[in-house]
Order: sequence, then C-alpha cells, then structure tokens
Amino acid sequence: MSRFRLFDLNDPQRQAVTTTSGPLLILAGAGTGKTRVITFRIAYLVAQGVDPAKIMAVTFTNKAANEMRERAAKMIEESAAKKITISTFHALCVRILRTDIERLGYKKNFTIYDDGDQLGLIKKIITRVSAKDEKLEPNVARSLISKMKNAGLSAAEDDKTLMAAVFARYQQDLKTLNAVDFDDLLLLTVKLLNEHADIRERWQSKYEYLMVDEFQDTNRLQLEMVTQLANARKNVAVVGDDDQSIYGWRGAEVSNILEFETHFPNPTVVKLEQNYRSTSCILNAANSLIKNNPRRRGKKLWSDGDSGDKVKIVIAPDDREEAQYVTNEIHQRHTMHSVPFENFAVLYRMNAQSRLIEENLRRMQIPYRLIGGKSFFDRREIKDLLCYANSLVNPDDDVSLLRIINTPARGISDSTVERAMEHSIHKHVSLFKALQDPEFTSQLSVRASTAIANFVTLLDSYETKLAEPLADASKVMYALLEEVKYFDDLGRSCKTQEEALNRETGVRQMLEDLSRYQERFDKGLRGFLDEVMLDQEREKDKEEDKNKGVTLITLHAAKGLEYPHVFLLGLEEGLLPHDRSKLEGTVDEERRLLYVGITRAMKTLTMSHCHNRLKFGSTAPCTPSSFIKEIDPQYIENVDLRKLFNTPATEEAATANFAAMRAMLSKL
DNA sequence: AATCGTCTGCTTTTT
DNA sequence: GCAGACGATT
Repeated sequence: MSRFRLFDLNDPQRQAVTTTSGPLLILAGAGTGKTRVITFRIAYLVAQGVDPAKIMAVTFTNKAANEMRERAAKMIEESAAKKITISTFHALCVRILRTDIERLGYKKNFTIYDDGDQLGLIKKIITRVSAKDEKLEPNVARSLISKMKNAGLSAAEDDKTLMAAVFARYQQDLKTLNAVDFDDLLLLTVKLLNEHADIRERWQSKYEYLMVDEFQDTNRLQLEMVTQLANARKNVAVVGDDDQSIYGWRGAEVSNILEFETHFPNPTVVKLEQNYRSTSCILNAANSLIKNNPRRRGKKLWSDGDSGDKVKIVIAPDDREEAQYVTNEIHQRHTMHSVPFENFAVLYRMNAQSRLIEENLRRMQIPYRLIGGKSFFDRREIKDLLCYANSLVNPDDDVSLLRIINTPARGISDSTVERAMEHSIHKHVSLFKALQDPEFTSQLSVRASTAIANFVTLLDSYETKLAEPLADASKVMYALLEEVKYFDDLGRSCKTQEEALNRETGVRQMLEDLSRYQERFDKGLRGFLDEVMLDQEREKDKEEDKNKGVTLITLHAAKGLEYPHVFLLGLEEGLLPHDRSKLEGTVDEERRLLYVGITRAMKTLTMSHCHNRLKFGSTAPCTPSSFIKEIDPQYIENVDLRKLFNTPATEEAATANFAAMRAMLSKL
C-alpha cells in the first residue's frame, strides 16, 4: 500500500528517514535530496502505523509547505495525507492565536500588519512622541523593534531614549488597534504557550512527531516554539544546513543548528553529503570556499557524476561589458546548443544589478523573468482593498480605517481626521468609535459631520451584509467598491488609461481570488485576509509562470532553487562581501551567500567581476572579491575580457586604471 | 488636492 | 543617478 521504497535512498538518507524517535538533526547539504528525505520520512511514519494527525511539519515558506504536501500526498493514502499538518511557522501561529489569543487580552478578530502597515504606525508614533530636535529614522526603528522582539526583549521601563518610548508606544498601540505584526505572531504564540500550561499541553498532545525544515533559518522565538511544542518524547526532526544560513540579519540564529545538542540533548545526527545536482568541479569550488568559515558543522559535498567544465571567472572592464558578456553568452548558448532560456539564471547581490542585464536582454529580445522587487501587495489599489476589508472585519484597526476614511474623497478632511484621532486618544476608544461619538461629531460643521455619519453608516451596513449567514464576501466587497465609486476614483488618479485599467484588474483579480477561496474553504473574509497576509507570493508566482525565460534573481532569493547554467555577477570587494558586512562583522554570512549561489548551478557556472563599476552615478574602481582567492584554482578557468579582445587601452581605460591605482595607494 | 522641485541616501526581505 | 519623501507652491 505504501508507494515508496527505502532502497531508493542512499545510506544516510535512509537513516534519516527511519530514525523516528528522539531528536534528530539532519544536516542536508545543497542538492542532497532534502525534500525527498522529508517526504519519505512522513510516508515512513505513516507506514509504521503512526496516526497522520499526529505528524506536523513546519516550513518557512508557503511554497515549501505546498511542495511538501504535494509530494507527500503521492506517497501515502489521500485520507492520511489530509490529516497531516504541514504549515509555515506563521500560519501555525495564526491558527493557535485565532483560538486562544483572548488569554493574552487581544480579541480574536485581530488584524495582521505587514511591513508597510507596521512602518506607517511607527512613523505616526515617532511624530507624536519625539521632541523637536529629536530624530529617528522610521526604518531604523522598525528593524530595531523587530530585533528586540525576536530577542525576547520588551521596552525597558528605565530606558528613557526616544527609541524605547517608540517601542513601548508601538506595542501598546498595536494592542489597542487589535493588531499584530509578523513578529508578534511568533512572540505572542510563545508567550501564550509559556504562560498557559493548559494551552501548551493541548497543543503538545496534538502532535507526536515534529519536523522542521530550513532549521538554520529559525530565530530565537521559533526555536522556543519548537521546544514548547515538542512533548516529553522529543520526537523532533530538524533539517537544515549551517552553510546556507543567510538570514542572520533577519534574526535567524545559526547557533540553533550549530548547538542543536544543547537544545535537544543526545540527538541522532545524520549528514547528507552526496549531491545530485552539480558537477564535481562546481562542488569542489564550493567546498574550498566554505571551508574558510570558522563556525560550522563541517560537511563536504561530493558527487559521483561528471567533473564537468571548470568554473569560469570572468573579469570585465566595467559593468556594462559584464552585462553584455552575460547576455551574449546566453544568446550564443541558446542558438548554438539550443539551450532553452529557462535553463539560465543570473544571480547578484543587489536588486539594482539586474538593470543592466534587463536592458541587454530586452535589446536582444531574450525573454526573462525578474524575481523580487516590488510586491503586488504593495500596490496602492490592493492596499486600499485590503484596508476596506480589514475595516469591516476589525473596525478597531485605525491604521486600515485611516487609509480608506477619505479614499475616494468623501469630504472628510485631514483636519477632521486629526481631530477625530485626538478624540479617540483622549477617550481611549478606537477611531471608528470616536466617529460615532456625538460628543465629537457635535463640535463639527454640519458638512463634516454628515460626511462622517454617511461613512459610518456605509461601513456599518456592509459589516451587516458580511455577517449574513450566506454572505458572498467577494460580492459584498465589490458592491462596496461600486458604492464608493472606487474605480472611477482610480481612473481619475491615474495618468494613463492603461495604468488605470491595470490597477482595476489587480483589484478584480483579488476579488476573484477571494471568491475562489470562499468556494474552497468555509472561512470567510477573515480567513482570506490571513491567507493573503501570510502568502504574498501567490500572485507573483502566477505571473512568473506566464513568461518563462532567463531568471534574474538575488542570491538570497535563489536559495533552494537550481539552474543548469548560472551566472553570478559582481564578485567584488564591497559588493560581495558587501561593505556593510565588514562593518557589521558578518563576512562569514556573505561567504555563505556566495556558497549558496555557487551550489545553485548544475552544469556550468560563470562568475564575474569588473574593473570599474558605476556606483551612485559615478564610475568607481573595483577590486576582485577576496572570496575568489579562497576558491581552489584547480577548478577555475580565468577569462579576461580585456585581454580577450586585445583592445588597446583607450584613453578612458587608462584614466580608469590610473584612478584604480590611486585608490589602492590611498588605502595603504 | 495636486504638482513641482529639492533633498537625501543608498543590501539582502522566507512571513 | 535615481527613487522616494517631503515641503512649498498653485
């Protein structure tokens, strides 16, 4: 009945699959069949007679969760597959909090704030609490708040800095807004499980076997959550690779995997080192680089396949030529060896680096897909729609309400809103309640107060419609947008007809998604909003599938992916490793980032660096990345584009050379 | 309320 | 060198 065979696995893989009791650390190198092991392990547990409802697998991304679900479903009975919990950390937290958050004094209909909402709130708080001469960058404050939350710290009462005041105020405001940010999802869940033994025991007894993917990316709170969820039997299997830990700046703690033993004593440790992805030249290059990192478990990838071509390291005169070379190379290999465009990927440290490549690809009419950049969900009209929805579901959410209170313009002026905010603060009620308070509205002009009354009635009536037993949320939302003439307003505020149409389709798409969501699940608008906040990838993915071609992607985003032919740009001191990493003492992480990049390549890998690069508008000389000389030269083939064309030094190049020399001398 | 001009300040972004 | 934010202008 089981559709899997243990002898399809190599020895370490098999050991990882069949070790089911006690803590288990699976060190899974790049391309060593990690997902395969996880899905086999799930299937094995079920085949051993474990109740599938007692199995939980946690991942970081929805993509990973979906993939795992699909692959597991192929190996076991459908009915069993459905009972397994496969979820992201954050989605799991939402599930726990939607049931029990009241114990922490929040309401169950809390709103989830994304980074944008968070930043908006922080900005407001800064202007409110700071004195005239005080300055605080909202973005700095946000990342500091996030770091503190992840470290498990709350605002110290004796700390009189502006930052501490903002932090304290922020957390307090979130609570009155009945909102939580992404960090809170983890923080509050951990708090809940810590402080309430009955809830903790309930969740502990629900699951007997835990699995955590990408364990090197877990932060302090996530580790704590895993510890809490693991019951006395400690059947916790974690999978990860310390060498691919590249999210330290977001709070990930490599120590979670490096010191796994201190958190879960006497684990079984399995190393997966046989790589099924890359040629051995590529693997050896990667190995020689990563062994320069001090704190690591130690692992050496090997392959019994071809050694393949040497890794090319190309030096280009400048970034224009670098881009030119890469696109030419892609074009040539495509036409001469009929390599499909989707077999190529261009990897880089910073999003800005994609521009030149894009220009070249467009000029040569090569299709490409750019991964990352601005999110669909940051688009104005999508935000508006979501805020309308949020306001209906959680009227206490002032941030959402503020966004739509006068969008489209309905005669509620900034000053009126300002006064309403003051009133709400003074009275300790939400903005929406303030708008309904006769004590407030009576001080307003007739015009302003009727505008407000109309707005309140509007929201109230749609809230009622939504609450009807058979309500179709997407129809209700659509009717609301129609009533406020949202699309007309959109048309007016757009420069071109095309832009307006584009934005309108965005909204309609979202509403269609909502309608489909309702058909599939029976969870209503609230559930849909959760899903949207926690899975902002979906829309983009769909669009990406449409236009296949060369992939342009940052090193970070490339983790977990693979491509037959990889180009890795900008191996220059200052870019990779990035200047800031030296300041912050995180060069090791930059090395891992390059390691991740190298191990994405299956057949060929070309890395490049420039002699000069356009930086902040002006050309600056570049020195090759110090990582280059760490790679064992026997796996490298050097290509110097300057020598290749044997171009006599132009005056421009000579000047640049001179500049480079001067720059080097000044450093001495 | 919208638009224009000036200033600033530059990674990475699973949820 | 350019985007995004903010303030002054109509």
